[in-house]
Amino acid sequence: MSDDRLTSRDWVNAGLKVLAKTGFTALKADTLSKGLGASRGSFYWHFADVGAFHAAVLHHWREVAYENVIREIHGTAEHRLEALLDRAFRADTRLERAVRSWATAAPRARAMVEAVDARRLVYIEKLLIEAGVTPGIAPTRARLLYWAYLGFILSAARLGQADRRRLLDELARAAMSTSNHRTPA
Amino acid sequence: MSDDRLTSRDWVNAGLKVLAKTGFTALKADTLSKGLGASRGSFYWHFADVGAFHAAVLHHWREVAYENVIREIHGTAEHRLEALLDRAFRADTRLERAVRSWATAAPRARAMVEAVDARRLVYIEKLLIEAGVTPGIAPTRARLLYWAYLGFILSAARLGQADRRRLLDELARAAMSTSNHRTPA
DNA sequence: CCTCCTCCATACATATCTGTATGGTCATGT
DNA sequence: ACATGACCATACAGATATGTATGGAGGAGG
Repeated sequence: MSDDRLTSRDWVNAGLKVLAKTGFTALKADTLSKGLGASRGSFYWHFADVGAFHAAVLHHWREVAYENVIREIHGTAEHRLEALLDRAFRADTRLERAVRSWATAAPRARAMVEAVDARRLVYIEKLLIEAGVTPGIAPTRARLLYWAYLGFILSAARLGQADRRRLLDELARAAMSTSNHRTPA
Repeated sequence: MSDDRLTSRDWVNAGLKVLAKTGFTALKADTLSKGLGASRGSFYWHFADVGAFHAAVLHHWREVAYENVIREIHGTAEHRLEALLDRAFRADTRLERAVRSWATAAPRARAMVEAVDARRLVYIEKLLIEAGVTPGIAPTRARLLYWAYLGFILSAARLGQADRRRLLDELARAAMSTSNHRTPA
């Protein structure tokens, strides 16, 4: 079989894999070619230059990143929030971390990250409101929840089952609590 | 005056500046030399190789990063916590973001970041306990607080004064609240 | 069969970065 | 005065990356 032909999709997939494993500095035509057992001639046939390739990788990431933490969840709003947290704080964090690392240096990557962040924030905010959080405070809570998620992503914490439970319970409580002030012991 | 001589400290300082502005990919002997108006001969006199230079930059970062969010704060524990938040969420985030971006790709940088994180977490945890948080729950709260800080760093949010107030109030409440369960409207 | 079009390998020119080698400058101690 | 050592520029060799040019393999259609 002549399965040695590559599609541009193959290159993008390989790019995402390398991105998650080694970071954006490895997204080079030279390196990727060797990794795929092909030559740079193939790369430059599918993409005008490395910039175009980077754009394709980021574009594909944007398409999948949103539903990686969102995806369709059913049930009551409160249950959906818990399911959202449960999934978001268990997913593989390497690709997210790599893209965000990339975003600190490359404007193109930063734009994609910001687009994904905006979409996710809107969804979380909606979910919070449906779960009974006062609309006035929902944006703040959503942002805090999302910050916690980003911190989790960034610190690459390998949580034990018990730690994870405690964290998520605390997070859910903080997100859903009605306004009560601090009461020191 | 013959102020055209450079110390290794000068190189490290320039490295930190470039790191914050352009990211770790710009930490090269070649680039830095041009930036300093010197030649690579000077660089290679002060450092054995770029690896040694990177280690020096990270070392210096570790020395200053801790107290960038901690530093000596006085007053009641509760007031110190608020002051901590106030400072941490106002500081310039570029260097922190750049180092953490670096850490996703370079083991040396990751080690430094983890060392700084550990020290900060211990401090936050201690502060929470002194402020009346149950010792059993303090590690979880500290981690959540720190995650939120990392999320803030990462998202490079430019907050308005009002937004910032709301966020910090919510954060402080979440960190200090006694255990009360979610009460939907 | 022959031709076109797709996909790819190879070779070349160019750029950037690294590390070393070698020599030059300049202050300082004696 | 001069010798030493700290500090730096320049030149070289090598590695690695980019992008282009050119030609070859191989299937689809007339």
